[in-house]
Amino acid sequence: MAQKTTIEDVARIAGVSIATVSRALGKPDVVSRDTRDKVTAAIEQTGYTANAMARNLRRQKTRMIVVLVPNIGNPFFSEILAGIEEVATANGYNILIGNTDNDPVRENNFANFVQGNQADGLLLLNGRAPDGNGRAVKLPPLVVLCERIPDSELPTVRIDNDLAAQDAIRHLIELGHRRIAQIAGPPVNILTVDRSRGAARTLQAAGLDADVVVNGDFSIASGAAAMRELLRRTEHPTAVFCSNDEMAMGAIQEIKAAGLTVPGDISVIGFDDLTFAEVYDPSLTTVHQPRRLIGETAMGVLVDILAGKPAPTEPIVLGAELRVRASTGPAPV
Amino acid sequence: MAQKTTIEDVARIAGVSIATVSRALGKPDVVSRDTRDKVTAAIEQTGYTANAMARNLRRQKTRMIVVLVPNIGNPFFSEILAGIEEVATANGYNILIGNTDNDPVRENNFANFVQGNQADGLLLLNGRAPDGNGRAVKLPPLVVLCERIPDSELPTVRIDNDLAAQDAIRHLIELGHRRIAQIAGPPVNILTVDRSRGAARTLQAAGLDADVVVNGDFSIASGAAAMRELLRRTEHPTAVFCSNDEMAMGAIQEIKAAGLTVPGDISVIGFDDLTFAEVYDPSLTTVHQPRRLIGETAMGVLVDILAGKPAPTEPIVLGAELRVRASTGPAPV
DNA sequence: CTGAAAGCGCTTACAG
DNA sequence: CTGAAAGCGCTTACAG
Repeated sequence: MAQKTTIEDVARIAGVSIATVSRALGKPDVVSRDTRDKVTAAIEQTGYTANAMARNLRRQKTRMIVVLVPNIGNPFFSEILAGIEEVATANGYNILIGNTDNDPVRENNFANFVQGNQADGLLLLNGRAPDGNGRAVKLPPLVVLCERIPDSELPTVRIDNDLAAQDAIRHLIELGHRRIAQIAGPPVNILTVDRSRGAARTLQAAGLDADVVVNGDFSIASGAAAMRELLRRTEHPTAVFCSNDEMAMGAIQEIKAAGLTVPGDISVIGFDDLTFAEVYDPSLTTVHQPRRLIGETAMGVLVDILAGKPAPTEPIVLGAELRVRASTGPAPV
Repeated sequence: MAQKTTIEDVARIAGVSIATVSRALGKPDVVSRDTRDKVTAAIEQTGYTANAMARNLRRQKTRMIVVLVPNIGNPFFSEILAGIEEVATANGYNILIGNTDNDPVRENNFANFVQGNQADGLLLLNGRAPDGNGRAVKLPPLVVLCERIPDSELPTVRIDNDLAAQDAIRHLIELGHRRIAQIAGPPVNILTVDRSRGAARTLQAAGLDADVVVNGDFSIASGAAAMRELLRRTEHPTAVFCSNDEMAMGAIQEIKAAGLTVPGDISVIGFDDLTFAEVYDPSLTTVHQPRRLIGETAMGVLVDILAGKPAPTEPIVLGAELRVRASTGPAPV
């Protein structure tokens, strides 16, 4: 790679000091028209671009945001990321995406980016605040998305999972279902805990059995496996509430494989409203999460915090709504 | 935020020079055991993390890679990104994802990151090399993924789209289909050009009409619209080759809506093999792109280039294979 | 094995 | 309006 042009080169060619070049770039109105033209010409000639590292080191900030995602291969995150990215760019920030695989070590490595002044703030999609690998850490400016970190007061943007689950169950009850099962996520997952709690409460309020729960791991395959287990029971449920869309698709696959129909024999509800939920066959009744908006909002909050505004003390709860489509129908008689 | 700990603080507490602290961190074996312990203790006490910007400025590199993606909301990219990320991390690089929305201005902004020494290299998923907004640029170390940039010799990792399309069409012909249509992408898109060319050539070789092509924009909706148009013709095709999975799903949706069946009346082939292709109903026959491998390979090539090895002069072509599933079947009699 | 010093490429008070 | 100089926090020859 050819030697990079520095501010020094530009200054020499323009016949001015480096301070003047810097000013011509940063606050042009402070520089005389004549000088400015010389500098512009020199920049043009050399193709100079300021070294951002040097600038940042001097300015003590980076305009960079680290986004921690447990699994970037999961389509649930991509639209949230797009929302984050949009607001970030609009405010002159760039985003750095860190794939953590739920590995605390990797999470801390990325968080160190912020500690190491490589980034100004953190966006957490992984449901866990960095703990400094056991070493004490002062948390950098951050916002938590989607997840809820218990016993913390970190700024948070999310939906009300409990409430959304209640809506879903109510929909099934209104359709006449009495035997309603759940395919939930891993029991340690706070999202699933909230969703199951909301579902259970609504079932109990209606005098129905709330204990038919099989746990999966959010994957399509685990949804299928869970459904298989439910079908083994002599009196299988007539409706299933799944903690995400992938598991719902796996469940539907399995129901069809068993020679039953959706929603004729069994109704299925998902959660998230992925892009593919609507084109699935049957198109999936599911809880719509405003994913893009979640990303936009969270990034907006972080921008405010970085601008010195006080962080919101209450979680920002965005609306989620049940999208009724073709995978749910009246309970079979 | 409290004042950050610097190397100076650590040095003072440990009672050594900053040079020694730096060495204790970077090449511990050069430092005496005794001194090393003192430094370690001071670091422990202060929670010191080196300022990466200062280090990078000094070292003149960043260990950061910029990945340009046209649309991060598209699930096609997420698995490629996961592959990139994995190899990057394994080699001590971090990745910065830039969402370009196919906007050349944004592409150049991100590319400037590399010019501005904020990143060491570039990974291009957007099918276009930065042009410096008209200003001359010397391209940074980069690798092109999936796409093919005509008239350039940039290092490239991709599949053979032409060949893959041939396989797909051959599969349909073997099933007895004679009226085979294409739902292609935007005519300017090089991917679609290659795929259409391969398809057309195979059709012609079999003495079939290769001119039944409707263009979409890779979205589900455009696939549906294209299919609607094909169905309007009195003699609609018995098989459709789509340039990606989303359009294939849109097409299938439309076929079902018209009261026809897949593959009973019309067979449909997609391209890419997204995660959801397999659970779609009918599960989609499609061309499998080894997306994770593409990401891993490209990042590997970039690591080599950054390590000073010569860039590959020939494109690296990875195998794509037709996954025959339930959306294709014998031509109706 | 260790320290003093130069220098990475900028920005920004401070003088003039 | 402009320049000389300090300094951001490191790393790394160079001496000792």
